[in-house]
Amino acid sequence: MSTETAFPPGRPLGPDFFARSPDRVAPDLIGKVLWSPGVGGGRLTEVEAYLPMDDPASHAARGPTRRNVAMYGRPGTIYVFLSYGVHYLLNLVTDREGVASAVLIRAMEGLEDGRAGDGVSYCGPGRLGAALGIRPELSGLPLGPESGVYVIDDGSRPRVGITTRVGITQGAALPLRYYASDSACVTRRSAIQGGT
DNA sequence: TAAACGATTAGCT
DNA sequence: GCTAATCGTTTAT
Repeated sequence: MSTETAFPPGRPLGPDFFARSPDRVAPDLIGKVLWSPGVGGGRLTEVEAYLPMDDPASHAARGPTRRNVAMYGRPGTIYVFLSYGVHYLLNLVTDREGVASAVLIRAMEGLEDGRAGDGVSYCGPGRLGAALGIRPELSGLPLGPESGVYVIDDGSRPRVGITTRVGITQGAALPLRYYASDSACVTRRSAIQGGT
């Protein structure tokens, strides 16, 4: 991961961008630059939406708990949780405050033009979290200076594909995973064509 | 208080 | 393709 500290070109996304339903926000996140000062970043290639209603896979499906409280926060809030006791996964909270929804950030492609990152891709939510130094203390903080995590729109508009989510048992049939069609940095590519 | 369970990944067959 | 690693959260006694 690069130690580049220069802010990448483009417009940092704030609460306005995230103040929509997660299935609307998620496809728009593909191609955006996820970046942290002094750490690096990359272009998002795969995300998943977790809905506020009728989504049994959401951590908030059974109401607020100690863990998922950040999902009820303002749009643009960070939600981090420990997966399998091993990996810290990064989510971005969407929709209005009080409505529990989020987008799981699953993969990013390192930039190769020196603007951010080092050209190395991080495919898979656990790897991505480790690469960005995602910690549980970030949960509940907003994107921006407080968390040191930024999402930047640099005008890139990649073609976006839609398929089913990964690693869940309930709500597994819902098409809520969004990915960059032309990227190799997408997990479980085999699940996309056949569908099983 | 106890037990079960993951929004995963690496390593081995 | 299959499984161990690993630990905080959740759910059940």
